[in-house]
Amino acid sequence: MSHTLGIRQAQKQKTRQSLLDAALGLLENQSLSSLGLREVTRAVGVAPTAFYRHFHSTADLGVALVEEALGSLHPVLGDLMAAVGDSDELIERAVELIAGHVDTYPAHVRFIARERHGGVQPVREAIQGQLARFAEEVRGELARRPEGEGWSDDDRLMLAGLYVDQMLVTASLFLEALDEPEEERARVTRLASRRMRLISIGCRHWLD
Amino acid sequence: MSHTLGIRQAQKQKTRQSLLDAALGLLENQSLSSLGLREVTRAVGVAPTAFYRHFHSTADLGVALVEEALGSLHPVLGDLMAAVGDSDELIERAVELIAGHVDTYPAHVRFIARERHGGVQPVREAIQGQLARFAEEVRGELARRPEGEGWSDDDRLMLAGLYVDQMLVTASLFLEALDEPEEERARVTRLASRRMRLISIGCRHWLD
DNA sequence: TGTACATCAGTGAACGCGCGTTCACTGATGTAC
DNA sequence: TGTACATCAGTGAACGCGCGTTCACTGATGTAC
Repeated sequence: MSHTLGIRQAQKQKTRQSLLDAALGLLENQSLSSLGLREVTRAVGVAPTAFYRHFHSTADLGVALVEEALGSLHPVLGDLMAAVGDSDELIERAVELIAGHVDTYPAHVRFIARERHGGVQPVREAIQGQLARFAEEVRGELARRPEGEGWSDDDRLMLAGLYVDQMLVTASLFLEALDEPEEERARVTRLASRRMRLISIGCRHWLD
Repeated sequence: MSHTLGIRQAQKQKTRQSLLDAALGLLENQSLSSLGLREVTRAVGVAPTAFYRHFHSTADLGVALVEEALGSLHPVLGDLMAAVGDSDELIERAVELIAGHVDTYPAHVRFIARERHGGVQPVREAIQGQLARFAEEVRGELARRPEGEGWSDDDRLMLAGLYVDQMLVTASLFLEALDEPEEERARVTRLASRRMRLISIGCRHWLD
């Protein structure tokens, strides 16, 4: 028995991934609630019925896209927060990380921003669940840092949620600036950094 | 010549408003990009073709809904910021105002949250435009307040944007808690207040 | 290694249905005299 | 005030089209012996 998939399984995975990729592409100009199953299979070049071998519905596919878009970010976020000490440096790094992520995965970011409050309940719930996990992880990191000394766990979660929301807002800003000239993107970078800095100043004086 | 509309104009307005109301109701469980013209007219009880007497398309109707949802909020926001002096009191009032607004107009708030990053470009742009106006107005109020003394206009706009985004996040939180018990809603109120307070603490020390 | 059977990812025809849009229309309202 | 004509919000039939889902199928891959 080998650890590699059989030919059949491998081909199935490939088709499934093609469906996910095609859907993500089609979602650039519409919401998931208007995405048609036939649209997706047409883009891939398979029969409409093939869709059912992989997903119950487009909502089901959407949940898989949430996992693809956010699942791999947990270690990235952990590394970021664990890495450096100085908070201004952390902010600069975080903003750069977000800008780079939006450049590399614009369609994934757009999907999350769009469907976070979108019309498809299971997808909304999957996103909220992942964001809650991010907030928990940030809270854990905050507990490990000197700045968090003396904070209640509840206040740490409040701050973690604020940071997570701010990261999404920042990602959105970069998304809107994707096709703009470098000058505009630099403006967004400075804006996002100042917003984060203002929040971190608030932290420093929270216990005053 | 009278200032009242003729019978024909009045009836037309009434039908138009019915279309807007019906659309808003249908948008509770879907996004604008999947809203059908026939769906809306069926809900109102008019022929599908009647739709065209009022809107070019559902996207056009969406832009009208943006105006309905956000247009009337400008004076409310101005009154709020002009009214009181103490910043903790202002925060409490703002959170209460948002909670009340979400209670009274849940469908409007959901629509804005959903379509802000939704799949229909003209609607997205209309929302961004209104939010930019809000941010400008908040900046103007900030310039008139003692706390804003010594701030650059650019920093004031940064803070104004942060506040506007935070108001939307807060509205979203209340929306998710709409059907929850009072206890949960109170938790959201406290959470939102602490977030705002943290930001306002950041403001106080921004120029340190 | 070879054979016989089982599995199952993807096919293609068919279905009933609701969609957006067109068009010529109706009849109440508005206007000119 | 009354009449004759214009306007135009809403109608209803018709169209072609793409949708989601069903079903029996095919043929390559997998498995048991």
